[in-house]
Amino acid sequence: MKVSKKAYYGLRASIALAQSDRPLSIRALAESEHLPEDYLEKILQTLRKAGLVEATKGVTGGYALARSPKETSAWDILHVLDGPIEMFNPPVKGALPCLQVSHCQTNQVWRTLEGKIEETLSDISLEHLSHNAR
Amino acid sequence: MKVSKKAYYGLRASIALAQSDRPLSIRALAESEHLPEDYLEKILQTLRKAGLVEATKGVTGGYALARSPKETSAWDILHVLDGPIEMFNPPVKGALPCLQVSHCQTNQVWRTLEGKIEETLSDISLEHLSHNAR
DNA sequence: ATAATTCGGACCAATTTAGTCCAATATTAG
DNA sequence: CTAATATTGGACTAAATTGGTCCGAATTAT
Repeated sequence: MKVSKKAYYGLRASIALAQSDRPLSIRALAESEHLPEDYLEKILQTLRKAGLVEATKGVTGGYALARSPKETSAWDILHVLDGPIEMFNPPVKGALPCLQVSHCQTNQVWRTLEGKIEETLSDISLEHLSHNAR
Repeated sequence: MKVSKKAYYGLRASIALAQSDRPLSIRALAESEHLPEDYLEKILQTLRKAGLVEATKGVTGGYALARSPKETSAWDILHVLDGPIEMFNPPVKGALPCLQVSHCQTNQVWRTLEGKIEETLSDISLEHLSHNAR
């Protein structure tokens, strides 16, 4: 039960983006946040593919949030980078392979847990996080 | 953001223990739950060192819950096996090494998150989980 | 005694995470 | 047009964690 560095870096970068009105290049982000540049690159690409940030190429290019900071939550970021909690979620939803009784019981725990996590993190917007930072 | 198999196995074993009034041997547990025996052994030892289960050696020995199922929660088990969420928790509590602003902001997120997780899982007792199983 | 059990530690394999590197492509400033 | 600055995409490697095994020693009921 642990948050990866990827998610940690990604959230920090997102907070930085939320505080800027212009696109920021990977280099600029990596420098100001002291994050490994090449790795951050991969992270931002993941966020872009998920539609959370937008990239523009070229000399004045860089990354910017796709939606406003108010409309982007910590959950959006973390869930894309760290994925959901999935122990043995069946490939096809609906058909739970419930051979062991205790297995099903734990499934119930994971579902409850993930629901709460989503609820909690969805309530934390990037706007909130970047305001508090000032 | 993910629950390990260790925690998954440990929780299942704990549910099984909650349903038994006699100590269960590792072998018996592993068989009934279809879990890898040698690995389960390590898990139960961890739980024992944390004071959650008690072991008795010898031919009629085995493991039993240290407290009643009602007084043992999913949080107790999972938190011991999967540890807390610690990104960059300072070795010495209280003195947060807050060089980067966004770093501190994320710390706030982790704390909030872990608080909610603890709250949620503490509410789920082994008794609850083993009753539903019937 | 002996069979069944936990204990403790060393060890290994597999997976995941973290991180690097580079050639290709796009864009803009000058 | 050209040079500089960006992202894109993919292959690759290194480090860490997780998952799992093995075994000899200690303990205890029969």
